[in-house]
Amino acid sequence: MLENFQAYLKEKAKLSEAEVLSLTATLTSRKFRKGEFLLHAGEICHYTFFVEKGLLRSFTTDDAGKEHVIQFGPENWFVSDRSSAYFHEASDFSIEAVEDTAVVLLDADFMLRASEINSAFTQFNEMALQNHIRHLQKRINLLLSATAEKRYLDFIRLYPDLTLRVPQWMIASYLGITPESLSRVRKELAKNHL
Amino acid sequence: MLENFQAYLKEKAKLSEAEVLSLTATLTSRKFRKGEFLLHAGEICHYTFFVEKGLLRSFTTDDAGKEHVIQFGPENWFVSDRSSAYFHEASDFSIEAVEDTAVVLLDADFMLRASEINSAFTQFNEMALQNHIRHLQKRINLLLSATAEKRYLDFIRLYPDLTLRVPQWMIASYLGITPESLSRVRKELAKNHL
DNA sequence: CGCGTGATTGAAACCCTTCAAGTTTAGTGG
DNA sequence: CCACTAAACTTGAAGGGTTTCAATCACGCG
Repeated sequence: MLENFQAYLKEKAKLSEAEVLSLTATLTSRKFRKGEFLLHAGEICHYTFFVEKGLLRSFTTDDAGKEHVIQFGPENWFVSDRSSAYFHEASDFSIEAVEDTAVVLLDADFMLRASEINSAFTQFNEMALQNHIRHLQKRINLLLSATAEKRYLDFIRLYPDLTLRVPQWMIASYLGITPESLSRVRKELAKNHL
Repeated sequence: MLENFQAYLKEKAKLSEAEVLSLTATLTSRKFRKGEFLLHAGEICHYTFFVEKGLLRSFTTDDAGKEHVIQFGPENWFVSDRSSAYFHEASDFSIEAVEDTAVVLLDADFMLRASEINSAFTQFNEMALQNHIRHLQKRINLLLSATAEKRYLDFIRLYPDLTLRVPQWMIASYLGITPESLSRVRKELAKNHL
């Protein structure tokens, strides 16, 4: 249940076979059924979840009880509330399995050991953070400037596979619109060409 | 013209007086007049700007020519297009001086030297990235869930000083609404209590 | 098969934008 | 220091996009 993660470490973090094996020897993996929660808002997030198989989503719940999807995490993605894990604060997010999902649990200790074993891992970690920032920045820009239709088109361009695996109301929630609006946007798009 | 930055390094990155002096010996600082650009969208961002005095803003310009403020940078803040600087890509942002501003120019070499001199700086840098992520995440959440009024109240709570130094239309741009809308929001707030 | 969840559709309401005009403020040169 | 101008802010009316609420349809799963 670690195959993807081990392959990921070798390829992206440039670790050797031996380094990967020693690092991941003590890691635990877990399975969650569709609909199960990996983290509830208000708890402290102790882990970063690496998705071996399946699909996660993280989301917030506002005062009115409405959910807002922050991130989808398909295979080979990390899902976590970074702020909660790093600063040991109560999490704003909840994390839920959208499909039956197998994850690898990475704790703070893992990050430490990884950095000690190979300094390339520190570089890798910084790059991951920089990438995350770039991604969030792009999303803010979209939310500030684009209509619902543009945001949707951007979504299906970026995550074509997710468009099929994720219920439409979750995509609407990610885009910051209602399911009804997304339905109408799709109707318009279908009418006009594709 | 480095006083604030040197004090910042000592306090936040936990560097010694000697480390600070040797690190900052070769740094250059520059002054920009109100309205001057430090970076134009499309260029590669070679520097992180530390604001010694004054006020910067970074913003994008959309297809319709509309500006969207990404960040304000008052004294003791860093302003940069992190993605452009880190990945050597063309910047999506422009950076402009909102007031007459004095900045310290930090390049990639500075970061390297800082990490070599004191490993605490690497920790500091990671914390800065994590903080940035937390901040962006909060903003996305606001954009997804809050009305214009809530977003404005959040802004004046977070940046009470900026509310006075920044023209209203820039705040509107930061909030993702038109200047007219912000004017009406303020009118409503004034009518109802404060 | 039936129930529940997700998707669609319609009508009304709402929030925000757009456009246009008017007012205030701030900066500049005489 | 005043006069002039440009920029910023306000206000109104009309319009657009999205939400809300409600009803209906489609479908998968127990």
